[in-house]
Amino acid sequence: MTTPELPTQYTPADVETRNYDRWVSEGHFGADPGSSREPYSIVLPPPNVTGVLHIGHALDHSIQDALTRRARMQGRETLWLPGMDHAGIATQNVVERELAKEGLSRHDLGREAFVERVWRWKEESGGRILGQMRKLGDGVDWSRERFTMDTGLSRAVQTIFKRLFDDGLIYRAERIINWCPRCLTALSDIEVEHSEDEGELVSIRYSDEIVVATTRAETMLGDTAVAVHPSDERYAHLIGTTVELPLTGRRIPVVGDEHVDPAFGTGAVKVTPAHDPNDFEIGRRHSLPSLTVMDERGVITAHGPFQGLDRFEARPAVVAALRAEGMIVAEKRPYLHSVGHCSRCKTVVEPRLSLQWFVNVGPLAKTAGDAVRDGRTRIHPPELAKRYFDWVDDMHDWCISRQLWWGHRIPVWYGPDGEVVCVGPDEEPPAGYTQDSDVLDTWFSSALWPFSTMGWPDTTPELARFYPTSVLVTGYDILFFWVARMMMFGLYAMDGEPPFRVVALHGMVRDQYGKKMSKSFGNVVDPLDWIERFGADATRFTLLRGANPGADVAVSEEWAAGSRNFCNKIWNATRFALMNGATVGSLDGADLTAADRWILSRLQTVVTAANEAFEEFEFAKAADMLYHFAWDEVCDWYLELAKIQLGEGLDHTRLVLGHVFDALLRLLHPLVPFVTEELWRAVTGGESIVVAPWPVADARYADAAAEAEIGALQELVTEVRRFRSDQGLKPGQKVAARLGLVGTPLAGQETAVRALLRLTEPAESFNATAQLSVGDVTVEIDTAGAIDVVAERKRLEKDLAAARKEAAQAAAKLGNEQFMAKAPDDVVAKVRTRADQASADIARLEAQLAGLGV
RNA sequence: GGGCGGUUAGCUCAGCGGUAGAGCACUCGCCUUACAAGCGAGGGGUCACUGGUUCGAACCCAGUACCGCCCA
Repeated sequence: MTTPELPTQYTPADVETRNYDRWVSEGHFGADPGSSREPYSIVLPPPNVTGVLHIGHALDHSIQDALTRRARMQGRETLWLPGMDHAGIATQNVVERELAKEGLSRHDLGREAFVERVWRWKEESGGRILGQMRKLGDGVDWSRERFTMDTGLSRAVQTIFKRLFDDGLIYRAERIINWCPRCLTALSDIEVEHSEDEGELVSIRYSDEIVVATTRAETMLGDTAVAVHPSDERYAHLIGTTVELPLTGRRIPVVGDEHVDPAFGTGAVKVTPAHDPNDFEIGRRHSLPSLTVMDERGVITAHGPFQGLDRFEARPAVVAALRAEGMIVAEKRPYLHSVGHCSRCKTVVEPRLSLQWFVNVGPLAKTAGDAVRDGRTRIHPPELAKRYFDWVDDMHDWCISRQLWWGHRIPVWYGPDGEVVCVGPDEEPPAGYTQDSDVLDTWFSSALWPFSTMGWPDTTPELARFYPTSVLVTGYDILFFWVARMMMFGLYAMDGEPPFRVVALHGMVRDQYGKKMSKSFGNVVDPLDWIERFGADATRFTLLRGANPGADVAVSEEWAAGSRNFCNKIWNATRFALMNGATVGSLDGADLTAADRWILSRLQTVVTAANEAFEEFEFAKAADMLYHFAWDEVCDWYLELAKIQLGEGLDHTRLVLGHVFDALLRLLHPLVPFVTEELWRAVTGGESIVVAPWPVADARYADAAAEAEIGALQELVTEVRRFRSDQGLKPGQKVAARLGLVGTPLAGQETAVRALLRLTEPAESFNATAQLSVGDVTVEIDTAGAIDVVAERKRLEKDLAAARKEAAQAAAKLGNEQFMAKAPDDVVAKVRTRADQASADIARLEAQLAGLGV
């Protein structure tokens, strides 16, 4: 084998794109439903078509890539299916903004032309994230890329809508919904973000005896009652009477309602059924009229002086008018309270009474909860399952209609005489009927993702092979809504088969101080920036190394640099192995040294431990373990020992190097795919590590004796190095020493000890100026001059103090009758050993100190 | 208001009943022919607090304080 010319530094840019393109063109990521291999499948949580790759995606994708790469190496037929959702509101907003620059609104174009324009935008500018995924190294099956607005997926949407409709699980009703006065559409509960905002709390006198408090004073224009608790003694006598609503002159009734909290505020509440969900319920219970006083833009429509004012202008105006009439009892300002905002544009959401379509989630949510309760789907880590149950067991009906143009149009048609017909995918609406103008919530189609992407409603080989998917990987922050919805629809559509066997949750990516990343803080990390500066592997490794199940991941530039250093370390270590002729071949019959047997033993232990970590989604653990094995054991010790062996002409060392690096690179590949591919091909001459077999622990290599021997060697070397360092001996400086290795476990390691410690053979003039002992081994050193007595004394005294403390602790335990009686034998034996060791150390150190003189 | 989680080295986090760990940061010495994106050595912690269980607690239990997240 020719010695490859590898540069002394790993340059990610030189290998990433080249290898990725080859992986794709060689078809390594393609999944074959006809294969007889055991399947492993993941659907990518579809990013938004308007989105770009952020650090949270990078974490989510790195995990999925690690899982699928390992599964593929394990010989499983692996599908990782990519795609995007159409992001109704966000996409429509983007295109509307574009139109606005041309001085146009979507109404100028008309619905059909507008939708066409959105499609054009999607083709030209949408899905930037897909290109960015390639940079990260995502091993997805691009031939199966899907989009929620595709023909096939749209057919799935229409199919399930029809089924739900026919089953009575979809209905249309006039309800209070979350309304965005800017996007001009209904929102579901999960599209509303709550924050603690400063507002005002105004107490208004409605009569001599009744004062109500509100943060939305302008809604009083639409009040149709005052409610009190029926058993509230203060107000009981007023129930059934009426009061005059200030500013309007309207008389409204006082009603008794169980849901009023008598302890909150004055115990009396104003009731605005058309503008508040709780009031709506009160209104229903008491047959109150609903008075809408605002239009869809949040402008007051109620006749009178406030008509035409925006809700936020009307609020102070109403308060001022009330104050002028002496109706204001108290004003608290600022008043912190929870305010809902549109998750897309941050506009304050207005509860609004309107006619919308809903999914009756009751029965669906029940099955979604049961699937986790009975173990068909496992939530990992398990402590997060409670959150899932909390959500699923108390879910409100889901408002699915949106007053948008971009999306799946509701397949319901209305006849001239009020007929309502739901039209299935292959059906024609009756002539003369008109279609509902609303579209469906984007989540409605995303909820079908695990099976619509595989061809549902048709019976396809993909569904047969890859559904249910093996695992869903996503952040705990969307567990309760997106996951729950996929569970509901998957169970419904797929005869009780849940969409995933496991839901593996990760946390959110935070900065190095554990702070949430946000633009206003200026602490946002752009993964593409990191990929460019540190490499995709380093970016991924940084994220995975912090990824403990369900926990947030803190990252910083320093850590990314550390990961880059690690990649570089692997690069150079492999480069060294190659320069020394590392070869992959059979080790049978090789005359392995203790060092060889040690690293092979450690390797098989690490394979087992890494597998356990991967199985439990313990990416941080797997990454950390491999990092330390690679750096501390392979690089720091084995390579140094291998240098010595090679110097001695032990040619089999090349086979051990080949064996170890072949396995190590394969173990690391799911975490750092690019650098490992480049190096593995060089080491093995193989086609691609992507399809190389996953390492299997080989118990034949378990070798406790070798581990003990090399462990003792490490201990001795470290101790002597410490002495050298304390004595100010330069690392490269050769020093004469006499080794007492005979009869110790290190009897065969003299060459290694001398080489690692730069200890030369004692000459005739040898004059030991210091003596060290580690275990049974003694090392006499001639420092060629007076040793630094102060430094040596300090070193010995420190060790002595530690030994004395150790001895005292052990003695205390051994002198404790209760301990001796109740502690298990192995623990007692361990303490006894410690005590013996400590007293031996004390004796030795005291003698050495005495020998130092004063 | 309800629920969940956290509090371990300067920072971020492992450890979850038997001698306190890692990465980064820090100190000292080194261009020792794979790597200065490196090598060697080192310093640094009453494991939030108070009680309890136990021969033994960072770890189990109870309470307190503070922080974070979700829901209302």
